[in-house]
Amino acid sequence: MPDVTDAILDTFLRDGYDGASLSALSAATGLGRASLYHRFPEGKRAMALAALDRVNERFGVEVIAPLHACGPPQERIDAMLAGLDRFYDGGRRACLLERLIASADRDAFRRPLVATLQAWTDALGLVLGDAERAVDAAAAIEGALVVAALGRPTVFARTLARLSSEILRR
Amino acid sequence: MPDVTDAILDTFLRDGYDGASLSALSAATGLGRASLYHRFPEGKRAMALAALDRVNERFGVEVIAPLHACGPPQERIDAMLAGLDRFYDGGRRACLLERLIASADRDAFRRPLVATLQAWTDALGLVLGDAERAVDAAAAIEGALVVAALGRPTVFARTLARLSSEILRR
DNA sequence: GTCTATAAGCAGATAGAC
DNA sequence: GTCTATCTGCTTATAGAC
Repeated sequence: MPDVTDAILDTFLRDGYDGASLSALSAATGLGRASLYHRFPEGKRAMALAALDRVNERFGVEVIAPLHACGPPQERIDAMLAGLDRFYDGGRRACLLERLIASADRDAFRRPLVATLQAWTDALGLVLGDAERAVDAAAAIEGALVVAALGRPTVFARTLARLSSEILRR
Repeated sequence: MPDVTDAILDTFLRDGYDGASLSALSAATGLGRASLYHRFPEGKRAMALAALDRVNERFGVEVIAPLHACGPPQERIDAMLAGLDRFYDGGRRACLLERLIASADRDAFRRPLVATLQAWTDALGLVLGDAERAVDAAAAIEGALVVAALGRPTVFARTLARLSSEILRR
């Protein structure tokens, strides 16, 4: 039995925020709609924020923590890239940030989404000694996910490989 | 009075496919919901496909045509990048491909979306002599749009500049 | 804590007057 | 070709039994 928040997250990733109905969330979690409201009295928006919390936890462990580890920069970068490959399942898994920032309710999510992105780019910028290059790397990953979904799955692995060989080069 | 299809396109860009209600499309176009169905008897999906046709026209003129022009590769690339800057309004405008591929109805849109991406990467790949690099460049643009929407507007101009200086380098 | 039942409203879509 | 009015079904959300 998969965790309720994970099932909610998967549903938002698949259908988007506006496209994910309470019925779909209910089916994915195995809980009745009313039970979902028992767990998330603030409704659908709170479910999305809980999914984002879950993303933050996992992303922190898989992607950000390796950046704070010991070892030379190239090693930490490669550990981050390996974490990204796992986190996004080789480019087959969508990004919740994209799904929520593209929703009609984006204003309700903007602050936490910006904070999530910033946590990543701050940690990466520290390793690179360059904040802009960290933002650019995040953009490269996000774009690879979009284009992978548009029928070009190999772009994701290629992007990881290119970041590994070029992100520390001046 | 802006064109009806342009108003529909803007609404899908702002709210996403699932987030754009017929009421919102009606308000944006100034037409009643029934009038929208007179123009698009196949309903909301047909409105999105008409918006995509409009994107294809404009993108063809602004971005793809410069790639087929005469002149050295660097000149053609820079003309394409200038077209992208106009087309996406310096990164402030969203991409319809992202909005439609992220919808719960993505399967209905997949073919035309893949075709739109391919038209671009084919033309760019011809100039570069490398299909994969063309796909990677498209990913860079898409990612810059996502991250720009996440509160980092300068990433778009930086991405255009980087593509200009590096896309032809081996 | 999950359920059935239901509320109130909006969704996409249609009929038919003008 | 646009309108008012309407249909059906699904939406988010709630009440209250168990």
